[in-house]
Amino acid sequence: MARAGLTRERLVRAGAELADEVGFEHVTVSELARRFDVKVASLYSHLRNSRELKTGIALLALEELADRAADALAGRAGKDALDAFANVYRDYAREHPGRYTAARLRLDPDTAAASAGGRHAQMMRAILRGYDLAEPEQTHAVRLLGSVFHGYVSLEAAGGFSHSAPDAQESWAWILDRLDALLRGRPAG
Amino acid sequence: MARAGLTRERLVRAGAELADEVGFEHVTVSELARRFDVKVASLYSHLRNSRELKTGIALLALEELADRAADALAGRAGKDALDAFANVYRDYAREHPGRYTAARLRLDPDTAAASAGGRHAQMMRAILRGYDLAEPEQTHAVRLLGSVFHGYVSLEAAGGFSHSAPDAQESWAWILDRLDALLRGRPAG
DNA sequence: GCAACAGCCTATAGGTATTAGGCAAAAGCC
DNA sequence: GGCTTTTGCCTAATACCTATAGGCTGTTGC
Repeated sequence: MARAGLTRERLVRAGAELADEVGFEHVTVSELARRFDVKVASLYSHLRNSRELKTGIALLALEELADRAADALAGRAGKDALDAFANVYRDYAREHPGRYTAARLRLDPDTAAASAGGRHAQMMRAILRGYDLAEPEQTHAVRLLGSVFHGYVSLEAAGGFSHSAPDAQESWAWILDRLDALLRGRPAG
Repeated sequence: MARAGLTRERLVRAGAELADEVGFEHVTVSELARRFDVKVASLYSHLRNSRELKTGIALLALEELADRAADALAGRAGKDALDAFANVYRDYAREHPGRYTAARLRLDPDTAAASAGGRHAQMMRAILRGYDLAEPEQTHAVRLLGSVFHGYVSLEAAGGFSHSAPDAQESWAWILDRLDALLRGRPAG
């Protein structure tokens, strides 16, 4: 019998694709086995359990998101950096809805500490260097940005802004302008 | 054999409690049957399927949330109204995490139209009457508020702000102050 | 060429969702 | 109060899904 060449790596990657296709909540070890044309039990040599698969997808998503963000941030500052970073989140969520959902999975503390989550926070703080905010304001601002980005993206994904004018893109631009003004401590144009 | 007195109403209500105890994603028809000391099949006379149970919990949560918000808003305006409304969301999510998650369930268009979702939007617009914003700014602002509230509450629920200073309450107050300033088009104090 | 290992398999057990069909309690009718 | 109808819960069965144990066989290393 030919071997399928399973790997934890390949399984997680395929799981991420599956998540984008059918939604993270419908990712299942059984479906994954089907895609590799292999019996379910075979996956358990590479994965402790289904939770590990989900965690793997979450970590992959966090990593990809951080990589994209780092890329987008290079050479930018101020409003430019804010826009670029925000768009990375929104675009990623739209291209990879399953992965994005996975990235919000609650990880246990150790796993979270070893994840790319820290890089995300660091990048937010880097953006805020363009606006002079001392502590504790800086932390408040990090939380505000995180809330707005995540909130907007997830409401948009849930279809909250479709079928109503003005379109989501316009509101997004308006929000980023106001956020920039807010952080600079000045009224918006 | 004594009858258990099952009702769609009672099942949904018990489902909501179950959600708060074990998390919305772990709400299951089987567990519900166990709680009523009844066989699983018995629930299917009252519920079309498990999706209907989840939808029911979502609608209940939206209703409760809207009721609380309406109550909190009565007799308030401006920043006062903004704070009251925001705190209703945050407090509800902390008291009833399962129900809150349920409220974010993606509903089909007809169900959504018949839900309390519309009241939520109406109340947001009522708050914004205290800040003079014409369309399309008003809609942008509704979306911003929705994003911030939902984003903050869900990041907080995911444990994103615990174990780090300053505490979540402080950031929340800061964010509401800035949001108020943003909507008034003035820099914050 | 052979021993050891690794990778996939069969078998099995238990959990969840859902449907079909049965029996008995409750409610309505005379 | 008995009789019929309805309704509520049950048993039985199917179909997935997760997970574990133990077996067979390519593959690798000596």
